[in-house]
Amino acid sequence: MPKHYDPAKCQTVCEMLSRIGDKWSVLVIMILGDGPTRFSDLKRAVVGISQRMLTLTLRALERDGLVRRTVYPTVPPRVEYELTELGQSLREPIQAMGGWVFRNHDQIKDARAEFDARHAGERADPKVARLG
Amino acid sequence: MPKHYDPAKCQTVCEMLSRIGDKWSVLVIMILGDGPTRFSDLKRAVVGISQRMLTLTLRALERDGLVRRTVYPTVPPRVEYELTELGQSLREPIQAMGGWVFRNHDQIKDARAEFDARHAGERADPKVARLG
DNA sequence: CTGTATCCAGTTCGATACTG
DNA sequence: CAGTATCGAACTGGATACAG
Repeated sequence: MPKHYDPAKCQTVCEMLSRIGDKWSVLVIMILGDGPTRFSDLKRAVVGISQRMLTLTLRALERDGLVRRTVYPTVPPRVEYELTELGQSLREPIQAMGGWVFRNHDQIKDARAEFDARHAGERADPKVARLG
Repeated sequence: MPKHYDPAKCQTVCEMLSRIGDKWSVLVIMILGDGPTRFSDLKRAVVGISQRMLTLTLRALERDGLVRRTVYPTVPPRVEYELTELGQSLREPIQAMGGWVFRNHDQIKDARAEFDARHAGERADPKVARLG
């Protein structure tokens, strides 16, 4: 039986998917695809993100070599973030995944609805159900 | 300034990346790419997974319409899992991402090493550091 | 402006025991 | 064989306060 996958490689892909599959990384990468952006502009663009999470997200991307951080020693301080070439190249597979998601989003939603319908009721919360 | 991204769409992609970016989904999908597989065979193939996590992973994939679950009413019970067409089609963008990861894995590792080296020491644990 | 530090709630996941 | 139930540790992310 031929194997079309390599477990170790899949684990590596999993790790990367988890890394950029966190709550904000993809959005930040796509925003930075438009060009260098200041911290405060990113904060405004990524609606709903906390200062802490933006910092953590950018640090993680920087650590992976996807984002370059440039500090201009002015006062007040000015820090710009931009995609490295590596970061730019990551946009391709991200958009491949994005294309798939949008081509199939309806089908996924339908599948979920049907699954939930089929399993409704048979797993009611025991703390609430069967009161009478 | 032209925007090359749509925040709402990025969020949707994020969600899907998180979904399949969990600890086991990609590996399970790739294994199922070889054909229908029984629960116990999956358990053996996915080295290190717990019974609980295999069940949860398969349920989530089934709910998204990526995996079909077939129960043969024999004794002892026999349950087979296989990719749906939707699940098969997901292998493409996954492999696109996988290709990117392997083309750039060395570069990522180097970036991390360099980042960690540059930031080493300057964040030593205050509870331990500077004892003398 | 650009962060860091602290605290806390919610989620994820592994270990283990039990069931039809 | 193919699950489900329960528990606890570790991780994630938000709110808030503080700092260079």
